[in-house]
Amino acid sequence: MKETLGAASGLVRLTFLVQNLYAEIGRGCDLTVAQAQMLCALTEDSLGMADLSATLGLERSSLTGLVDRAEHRGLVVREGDPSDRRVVKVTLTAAGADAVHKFHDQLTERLEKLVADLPATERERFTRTLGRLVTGVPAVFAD
Amino acid sequence: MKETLGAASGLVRLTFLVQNLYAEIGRGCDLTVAQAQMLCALTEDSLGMADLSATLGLERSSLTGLVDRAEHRGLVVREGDPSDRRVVKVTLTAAGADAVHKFHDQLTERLEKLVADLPATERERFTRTLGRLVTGVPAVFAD
DNA sequence: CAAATTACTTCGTGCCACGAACAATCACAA
DNA sequence: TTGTGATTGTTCGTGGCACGAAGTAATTTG
Repeated sequence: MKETLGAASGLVRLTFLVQNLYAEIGRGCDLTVAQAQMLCALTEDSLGMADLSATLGLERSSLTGLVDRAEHRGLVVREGDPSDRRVVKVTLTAAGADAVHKFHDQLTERLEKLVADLPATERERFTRTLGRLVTGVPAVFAD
Repeated sequence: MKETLGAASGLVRLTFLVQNLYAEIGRGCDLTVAQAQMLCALTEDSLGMADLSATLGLERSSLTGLVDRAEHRGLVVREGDPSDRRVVKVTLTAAGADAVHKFHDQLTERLEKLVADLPATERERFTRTLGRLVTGVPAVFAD
């Protein structure tokens, strides 16, 4: 019968799968999901709290605690911005960069492995479509 | 330029996108993400706590509270299983079935809309590959 | 029948996210 | 220059989520 799953169902299940992988690898790196997400968003550049909260889709008040805990663990530091003394820039520490690098590598490997079984053409098509679907999604994870 | 995103990055961003949609629609139905997930898992059949925790990938101790709160909101009821008096079966109430139905429909609509812009062939291929990737993922969302 | 197993709960801990209310700073107009 | 209004970040209170360790009850196994 080879019942074909609908697109919605497939998307939700894929999300479920990736989310669990994300959490599992995070645990291995001693990072919560929220922390890993935040660190990933900071790999490119330091960001102010407002930009960071917009990127992550969180309220600013939620972010304060998240950064507090990450700072307390030495993953991140807060720095004042001389050009605008209201803003607090959040920057990865060496330890934070290290942790997120490890996390990123492991997650990438597992995800590549997930699609590795697909025939080359199918995989390429899939990846291309994927890219098309996520245009506009903030850079919560870079290559 | 048309920089092509890697598969891993695409998967993470797609997950991020779907997760946010999930949360947004959940909020509209007055459901948290965890609650919506649980109710979806129960649409097919009642499940015992152990089965449910396995399906959702949660510790049983986590599930107790989740069911507590859902039961308190009248979305779900606990029933004893006469054939094994240890097990507690969790079943949707009418209100719970209603809520999850609404949630499911809205989410499905939004997700279908997400892929609706793709050319027919590409969409079909994508959906098929999706189905291939999620074989073995528990039925956290059905068609 | 005793021991091991299974199903579920309780308890304590920590994390996460929200909204409302607040202080500091900045931008701009009168 | 001095308001006035917007923006930035924080605090506080509330509720929800998830875990592991420890405990109880029922079932299975030897």
